[in-house]
Amino acid sequence: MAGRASEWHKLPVSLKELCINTTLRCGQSFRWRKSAEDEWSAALHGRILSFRQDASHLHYRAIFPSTNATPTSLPTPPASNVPSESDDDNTLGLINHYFNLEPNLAQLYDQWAASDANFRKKAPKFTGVRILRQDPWEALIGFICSSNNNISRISSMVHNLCKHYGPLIGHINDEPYHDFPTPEALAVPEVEAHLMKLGFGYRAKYIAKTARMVAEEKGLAWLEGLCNPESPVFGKGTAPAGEMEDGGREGYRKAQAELLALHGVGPKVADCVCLFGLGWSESVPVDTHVWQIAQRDYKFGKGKHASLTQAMYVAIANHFRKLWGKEAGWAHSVLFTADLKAFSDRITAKVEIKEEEVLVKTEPGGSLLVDEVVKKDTIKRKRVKKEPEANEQQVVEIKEEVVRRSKRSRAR
DNA sequence: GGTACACCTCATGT
DNA sequence: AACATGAGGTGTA
Repeated sequence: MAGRASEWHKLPVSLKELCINTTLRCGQSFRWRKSAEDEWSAALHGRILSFRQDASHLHYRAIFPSTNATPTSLPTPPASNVPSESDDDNTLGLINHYFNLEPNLAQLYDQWAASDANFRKKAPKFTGVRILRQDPWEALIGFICSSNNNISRISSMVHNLCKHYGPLIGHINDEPYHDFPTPEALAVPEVEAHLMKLGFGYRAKYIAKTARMVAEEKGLAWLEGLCNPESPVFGKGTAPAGEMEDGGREGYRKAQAELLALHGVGPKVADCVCLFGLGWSESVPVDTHVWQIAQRDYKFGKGKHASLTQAMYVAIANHFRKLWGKEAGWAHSVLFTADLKAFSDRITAKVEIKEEEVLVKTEPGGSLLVDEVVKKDTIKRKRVKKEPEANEQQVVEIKEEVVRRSKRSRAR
C-alpha cells in the first residue's frame, strides 16, 4: 500500500549541475535502484525517494509509510533548511542536502579544467557528477563491503543489509524498500554468521565488529562528530573547517586517522567515508583504478617494481590536492567516473553508432541491435531477428553473445 | 618501513 | 572443465 503524498514535484536543475544517471551509478552510493525507465529510487530518511530528470528539471517524489510510525535512524531535518512552500516534511531540504546542490558545479569544472589538461580532456562527457552527502554510517558500511569487490555485488550486498536489518519503508511495484539499518541492528550476535551465509565472505566479520564498535563503544555521535563542520549530517554548518594543507585540513586528517581504528577500514575505505559521508571534499581515495589513472595520465610509478605502497598512496592524493585544490576529491571522482567501464559507451559513442549502422545494413532481414551494460566491463549484445511477416511469435531467434568492450572495436 | 600473502565470492578468460 | 585472474582492499606476519 502506497503511503501518503506521492505526487511528483520538480526543481529547476540543468544537467551540467546534476546528472542523476551518472551521479547515482558511479559507485559512491550503492542504494539506488531502477524503479522504472529513467527512474531511480531508494529509501532515505524514512521515506522512499524517487527521481527522474529532463534537460531543465529534477523531478522527485516522496512516499511515506502509511502509518505515522516513529522516524528511522536519522533525525528530521531542522526547520532552518526548509525552503518553505508546502514542504512540511522537508523533502526539498533533504534533496538539497543529499545532492549537495549548493556549489556551482559548472564553475568548479571550469576551475579544475583550468589547472589540468587531462581534466579538460576527460570531463566534458561527464558533466553533472556531484559528490553526494550520504549518511556517514551508511557510507562506512557500504565501503567496508567494497574491498576486493565490484559495484554490482557491493550493491546487492548493501541491498541485503537493508532487506534483512533495515526498517521497511514502503513498496514500489510490489518491491519492498528498506532504509539502511542502524548500528544497533547490525550489532546483534547472529549477524556475522548470517552475513556469511548471505555471501559477504570475510567482510561479514568486518561489518559485525565495526557495528559493535560503533553501537557499544564509540557511538554514532563519535562518527558524526568527524563530519566537516561546514557540512554536518544535516543542515547548514557554521563552524569553519580549517586551513587547507598538502595533506588536507586538520579535521579531514583526524577523521581519516580515527576511522582507521575500525576493523575492515584501511586508508582507501576511510577516504571514501570522509569524501562521501563526512563532507571532506579534499579526500582522495586511491584504489587500483585511481592508481591506474595516476600511472597512465600523471606519470606516477613508472618505475620497475611500482606498486601502490602507503607512500605512493599519499603522494598521489597530495598531488591531486595540489592540482585541484580543496575539492580535489570531487574532481578525482569525475575522472574516476570517466574511466568506469560501465560508462565506456560515452567514450566510444561514435564507434558504436557506426558498428550498428554497418550491422543493420549487412543484415537485410532487418535486425535490431540491443547493447545493454550487464556488468562493469561487459555488455550483452542481443541480436533480435524478426520475421518478415508478423506472426504471433515475432522474435524468431535471439542470439546472445557476451563480448569484451575493448575488443569490440576491432571485432567485425 | 616496506613486501608478500591470505581472504570470501563471483564472473570472466584461458 | 579445471584453473587463473581481478574486482573501487585490509589484516598479518
